Amino acid sequence: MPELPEVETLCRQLRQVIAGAKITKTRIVDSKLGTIEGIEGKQVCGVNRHGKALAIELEGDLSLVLHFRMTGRLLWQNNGNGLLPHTRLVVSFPHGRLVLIDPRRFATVTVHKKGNSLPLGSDPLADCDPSRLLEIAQHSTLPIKSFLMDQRRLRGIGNIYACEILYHARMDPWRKVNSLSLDEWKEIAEATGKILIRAIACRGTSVSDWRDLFGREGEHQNCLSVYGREGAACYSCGKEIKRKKLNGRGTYYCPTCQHAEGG
DNA sequence: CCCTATGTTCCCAA
DNA sequence: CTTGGGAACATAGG
Repeated sequence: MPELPEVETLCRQLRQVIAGAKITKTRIVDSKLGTIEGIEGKQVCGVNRHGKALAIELEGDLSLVLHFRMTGRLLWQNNGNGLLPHTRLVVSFPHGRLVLIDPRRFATVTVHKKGNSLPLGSDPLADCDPSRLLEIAQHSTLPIKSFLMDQRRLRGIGNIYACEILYHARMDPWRKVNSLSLDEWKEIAEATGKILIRAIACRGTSVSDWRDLFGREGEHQNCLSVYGREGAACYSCGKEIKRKKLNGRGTYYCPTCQHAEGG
Protein backbone atom coordinates (compact mmCIF):
# COMPACT_ATOMS: atom_id res chain seq x y z
CA MET A 1 0.00 0.00 0.00
CA PRO A 2 2.65 2.55 0.68
CA GLU A 3 3.48 4.49 -2.48
CA LEU A 4 6.31 6.97 -2.90
CA PRO A 5 5.09 9.62 -0.40
CA GLU A 6 4.40 7.03 2.30
CA VAL A 7 7.79 5.35 1.93
CA GLU A 8 9.47 8.76 1.82
CA THR A 9 7.70 9.61 5.09
CA LEU A 10 9.02 6.44 6.73
CA CYS A 11 12.47 7.13 5.32
CA ARG A 12 12.68 10.64 6.80
CA GLN A 13 11.32 9.54 10.16
CA LEU A 14 13.67 6.56 10.31
CA ARG A 15 16.68 8.81 9.75
CA GLN A 16 15.74 10.72 12.88
CA VAL A 17 15.36 7.57 14.93
CA ILE A 18 18.02 5.04 13.93
CA ALA A 19 20.82 6.95 12.20
CA GLY A 20 24.12 5.90 13.78
CA ALA A 21 22.51 3.21 15.94
CA LYS A 22 23.65 -0.40 16.01
CA ILE A 23 21.34 -3.33 15.28
CA THR A 24 21.47 -5.53 18.35
CA LYS A 25 19.25 -8.35 17.15
CA THR A 26 16.97 -9.42 14.31
CA ARG A 27 14.08 -11.82 14.48
CA ILE A 28 12.05 -13.23 11.59
CA VAL A 29 8.59 -13.95 12.96
CA ASP A 30 7.07 -15.15 9.67
CA SER A 31 9.33 -17.67 7.95
CA LYS A 32 7.75 -16.82 4.58
CA LEU A 33 10.10 -13.79 4.62
CA GLY A 34 13.12 -16.08 4.37
CA THR A 35 16.31 -15.30 6.27
CA ILE A 36 18.36 -12.18 6.84
CA GLU A 37 21.97 -12.70 7.79
CA GLY A 38 25.04 -10.70 8.65
CA ILE A 39 23.43 -7.51 9.92
CA GLU A 40 23.41 -7.97 13.69
CA GLY A 41 25.96 -5.69 15.35
CA LYS A 42 26.10 -3.42 12.28
CA GLN A 43 25.70 0.33 12.52
CA VAL A 44 23.11 2.23 10.46
CA CYS A 45 24.90 4.71 8.22
CA GLY A 46 21.90 5.95 6.27
CA VAL A 47 18.30 5.41 5.18
CA ASN A 48 17.25 5.80 1.55
CA ARG A 49 14.22 5.26 -0.64
CA HIS A 50 14.28 3.60 -4.06
CA GLY A 51 10.84 3.97 -5.59
CA LYS A 52 8.57 2.23 -3.09
CA ALA A 53 11.44 0.31 -1.45
CA LEU A 54 13.19 1.42 1.73
CA ALA A 55 16.90 0.75 2.17
CA ILE A 56 18.54 0.85 5.59
CA GLU A 57 22.22 1.26 4.78
CA LEU A 58 24.65 -0.47 7.12
CA GLU A 59 28.38 -0.45 7.70
CA GLY A 60 30.29 -2.97 5.64
CA ASP A 61 28.46 -2.07 2.39
CA LEU A 62 25.33 -3.90 3.45
CA SER A 63 21.75 -2.75 3.22
CA LEU A 64 18.50 -4.07 4.58
CA VAL A 65 15.86 -3.50 1.92
CA LEU A 66 12.16 -3.55 2.77
CA HIS A 67 9.27 -3.55 0.31
CA PHE A 68 5.82 -3.13 1.81
CA ARG A 69 3.67 -4.20 -1.16
CA MET A 70 -0.02 -4.02 -0.28
CA THR A 71 -0.39 -4.02 3.49
CA GLY A 72 3.10 -3.76 4.97
CA ARG A 73 3.70 -1.23 7.74
CA LEU A 74 6.78 -0.25 9.71
CA LEU A 75 6.44 0.80 13.34
CA TRP A 76 8.93 2.09 15.90
CA GLN A 77 8.35 0.72 19.40
CA ASN A 78 10.21 1.79 22.51
CA ASN A 79 8.02 0.30 25.18
CA GLY A 80 8.13 -3.21 26.55
CA ASN A 81 4.87 -4.44 25.08
CA GLY A 82 4.41 -7.75 23.30
CA LEU A 83 4.19 -8.17 19.54
CA LEU A 84 1.20 -6.69 17.73
CA PRO A 85 -0.90 -8.99 15.52
CA HIS A 86 0.61 -9.66 12.05
CA THR A 87 4.14 -8.78 13.18
CA ARG A 88 6.47 -10.45 10.65
CA LEU A 89 9.92 -9.08 11.51
CA VAL A 90 11.60 -7.40 14.48
CA VAL A 91 14.84 -5.41 14.22
CA SER A 92 16.08 -4.40 17.67
CA PHE A 93 18.25 -1.42 18.65
CA PRO A 94 19.54 -0.34 22.07
CA HIS A 95 16.80 2.32 22.34
CA GLY A 96 13.83 0.51 20.76
CA ARG A 97 12.81 -1.76 17.94
CA LEU A 98 11.51 -1.64 14.41
CA VAL A 99 8.64 -3.99 13.58
CA LEU A 100 7.23 -4.96 10.20
CA ILE A 101 3.49 -5.55 10.36
CA ASP A 102 1.83 -7.11 7.32
CA PRO A 103 -1.59 -8.81 7.36
CA ARG A 104 -1.45 -10.01 3.76
CA ARG A 105 2.15 -11.19 3.96
CA PHE A 106 3.24 -9.81 0.58
CA ALA A 107 6.00 -7.62 1.99
CA THR A 108 9.61 -8.62 1.31
CA VAL A 109 12.89 -8.16 3.18
CA THR A 110 16.34 -8.71 1.71
CA VAL A 111 19.94 -8.03 2.63
CA HIS A 112 21.95 -6.56 -0.24
CA LYS A 113 25.69 -6.36 -0.67
CA LYS A 114 26.65 -3.04 -2.22
CA GLY A 115 26.91 -3.08 -5.97
CA ASN A 116 24.16 -5.47 -7.00
CA SER A 117 20.69 -4.92 -8.43
CA LEU A 118 20.29 -1.24 -9.11
CA PRO A 119 16.63 -0.87 -10.09
CA LEU A 120 15.64 0.57 -13.45
CA GLY A 121 13.63 3.72 -13.98
CA SER A 122 13.92 7.16 -12.48
CA ASP A 123 12.46 8.75 -9.41
CA PRO A 124 9.61 11.13 -10.25
CA LEU A 125 10.65 13.44 -7.42
CA ALA A 126 14.20 13.86 -8.62
CA ASP A 127 13.72 13.46 -12.36
CA CYS A 128 10.42 14.10 -14.11
CA ASP A 129 11.61 15.78 -17.31
CA PRO A 130 8.78 16.20 -19.85
CA SER A 131 10.94 15.76 -22.95
CA ARG A 132 12.43 12.57 -21.61
CA LEU A 133 8.96 11.26 -20.81
CA LEU A 134 7.86 12.15 -24.34
CA GLU A 135 10.79 10.20 -25.72
CA ILE A 136 10.41 7.03 -23.69
CA ALA A 137 6.67 6.95 -24.42
CA GLN A 138 7.14 7.11 -28.21
CA HIS A 139 6.92 3.38 -28.81
CA SER A 140 4.34 2.45 -26.22
CA THR A 141 0.61 2.21 -26.64
CA LEU A 142 0.01 1.81 -22.92
CA PRO A 143 -2.71 3.91 -21.35
CA ILE A 144 -1.13 6.87 -19.53
CA LYS A 145 -2.22 5.54 -16.15
CA SER A 146 -0.48 2.19 -16.67
CA PHE A 147 2.59 4.04 -17.91
CA LEU A 148 2.80 6.20 -14.78
CA MET A 149 2.48 3.10 -12.61
CA ASP A 150 5.08 1.07 -14.53
CA GLN A 151 7.93 0.83 -12.02
CA ARG A 152 10.44 0.08 -14.78
CA ARG A 153 9.99 3.64 -16.08
CA LEU A 154 8.99 5.75 -13.10
CA ARG A 155 9.52 4.32 -9.67
CA GLY A 156 7.10 5.08 -6.88
CA ILE A 157 3.72 6.01 -8.33
CA GLY A 158 0.88 3.65 -7.41
CA ASN A 159 -2.86 3.60 -7.97
CA ILE A 160 -3.96 6.42 -5.66
CA TYR A 161 -1.41 8.96 -6.88
CA ALA A 162 -1.82 7.94 -10.54
CA CYS A 163 -5.54 8.75 -10.29
CA GLU A 164 -4.87 12.06 -8.55
CA ILE A 165 -2.10 13.13 -10.94
CA LEU A 166 -4.22 12.45 -14.03
CA TYR A 167 -7.17 14.35 -12.60
CA HIS A 168 -4.99 17.38 -11.92
CA ALA A 169 -3.47 17.15 -15.40
CA ARG A 170 -7.04 16.86 -16.81
CA MET A 171 -5.97 13.73 -18.67
CA ASP A 172 -8.05 10.66 -19.59
CA PRO A 173 -6.43 7.66 -17.83
CA TRP A 174 -7.02 5.53 -20.98
CA ARG A 175 -5.20 7.93 -23.30
CA LYS A 176 -2.38 6.16 -25.22
CA VAL A 177 0.99 7.54 -24.19
CA ASN A 178 2.43 7.75 -27.70
CA SER A 179 -0.25 10.30 -28.60
CA LEU A 180 0.71 12.85 -25.93
CA SER A 181 2.23 16.19 -26.89
CA LEU A 182 5.14 17.84 -25.08
CA ASP A 183 2.71 20.32 -23.53
CA GLU A 184 0.62 17.48 -22.17
CA TRP A 185 3.72 15.82 -20.69
CA LYS A 186 4.59 19.14 -19.08
CA GLU A 187 1.21 19.23 -17.38
CA ILE A 188 1.64 15.66 -16.16
CA ALA A 189 5.14 16.34 -14.86
CA GLU A 190 3.96 19.44 -13.06
CA ALA A 191 0.97 17.67 -11.49
CA THR A 192 3.20 14.78 -10.45
CA GLY A 193 5.68 16.96 -8.60
CA LYS A 194 2.99 19.05 -6.97
CA ILE A 195 0.95 16.14 -5.67
CA LEU A 196 3.85 13.99 -4.49
CA ILE A 197 5.44 16.88 -2.60
CA ARG A 198 2.16 17.85 -0.97
CA ALA A 199 1.51 14.22 -0.01
CA ILE A 200 4.93 13.94 1.63
CA ALA A 201 4.29 17.15 3.56
CA CYS A 202 1.04 15.53 4.75
CA ARG A 203 2.87 12.33 5.79
CA GLY A 204 0.97 10.22 3.26
CA THR A 205 -2.59 9.15 2.49
CA SER A 206 -4.44 7.12 5.14
CA VAL A 207 -7.46 5.84 3.24
CA SER A 208 -7.37 2.50 4.99
CA ASP A 209 -4.50 1.26 7.08
CA TRP A 210 -1.49 3.43 6.26
CA ARG A 211 0.24 4.78 9.39
CA ASP A 212 3.59 6.49 9.76
CA LEU A 213 6.57 5.15 11.75
CA PHE A 214 4.95 6.31 14.98
CA GLY A 215 1.50 4.89 14.22
CA ARG A 216 -0.08 8.18 13.25
CA GLU A 217 -2.40 8.66 10.27
CA GLY A 218 -1.32 10.88 7.40
CA GLU A 219 -3.34 13.92 6.32
CA HIS A 220 -3.34 13.64 2.55
CA GLN A 221 -6.62 11.69 2.41
CA ASN A 222 -8.21 15.09 3.05
CA CYS A 223 -6.66 16.40 -0.18
CA LEU A 224 -7.90 13.70 -2.57
CA SER A 225 -9.80 14.97 -5.61
CA VAL A 226 -10.97 11.73 -7.22
CA TYR A 227 -9.64 8.62 -5.48
CA GLY A 228 -12.43 7.01 -3.47
CA ARG A 229 -14.97 9.62 -4.62
CA GLU A 230 -17.08 7.49 -6.97
CA GLY A 231 -20.56 9.01 -7.31
CA ALA A 232 -19.57 12.28 -5.64
CA ALA A 233 -19.49 15.63 -7.45
CA CYS A 234 -16.34 16.68 -9.29
CA TYR A 235 -14.82 19.68 -7.48
CA SER A 236 -14.24 21.35 -10.84
CA CYS A 237 -17.37 20.75 -12.97
CA GLY A 238 -19.87 19.31 -10.48
CA LYS A 239 -20.57 16.17 -12.53
CA GLU A 240 -20.30 12.69 -11.12
CA ILE A 241 -16.90 11.03 -10.49
CA LYS A 242 -16.77 7.60 -12.15
CA ARG A 243 -14.83 4.45 -11.37
CA LYS A 244 -13.83 1.81 -13.92
CA LYS A 245 -11.23 -0.91 -14.01
CA LEU A 246 -8.03 -0.40 -15.94
CA ASN A 247 -5.70 -3.40 -15.98
CA GLY A 248 -7.54 -4.74 -12.98
CA ARG A 249 -7.12 -1.58 -10.88
CA GLY A 250 -9.91 0.68 -9.69
CA THR A 251 -9.59 3.91 -11.66
CA TYR A 252 -11.39 7.04 -10.46
CA TYR A 253 -11.83 9.94 -12.86
CA CYS A 254 -14.09 12.73 -14.05
CA PRO A 255 -15.30 11.90 -17.58
CA THR A 256 -16.02 15.57 -18.23
CA CYS A 257 -12.75 17.14 -17.04
CA GLN A 258 -10.49 14.29 -18.20
CA HIS A 259 -11.47 14.06 -21.84
CA ALA A 260 -9.53 12.11 -24.48
CA GLU A 261 -8.20 15.08 -26.46
CA GLY A 262 -6.38 16.51 -23.47
CA GLY A 263 -5.14 20.13 -23.41
C1' DC B 1 -21.08 -16.83 -0.55
C1' DC B 2 -19.81 -12.49 -3.29
C1' DC B 3 -16.55 -8.57 -4.21
C1' DT B 4 -12.88 -5.36 -3.03
C1' DA B 5 -8.14 -3.86 -1.66
C1' DT B 6 -2.67 1.69 -1.94
C1' DG B 7 1.78 -4.06 -5.32
C1' DT B 8 4.84 -7.09 -7.76
C1' DT B 9 6.02 -11.03 -10.43
C1' DC B 10 5.35 -14.87 -13.31
C1' DC B 11 3.47 -16.95 -17.39
C1' DC B 12 1.66 -16.61 -21.73
C1' DA B 13 0.16 -14.62 -26.17
C1' DA B 14 0.79 -11.40 -29.78
C1' DC C 1 13.46 -9.98 -28.69
C1' DT C 2 9.55 -6.72 -26.72
C1' DT C 3 5.03 -5.47 -25.03
C1' DG C 4 0.92 -6.00 -22.44
C1' DG C 5 -2.72 -8.67 -19.90
C1' DG C 6 -4.27 -11.56 -16.49
C1' DA C 7 -3.61 -14.78 -12.71
C1' DA C 8 -1.34 -15.65 -8.56
C1' DC C 9 0.29 -14.51 -4.10
C1' DA C 10 -2.54 -14.32 1.35
C1' DT C 11 -5.72 -12.04 4.18
C1' DA C 12 -9.25 -8.90 5.99
C1' DG C 13 -13.40 -6.45 5.58
C1' DG C 14 -17.89 -4.99 3.62
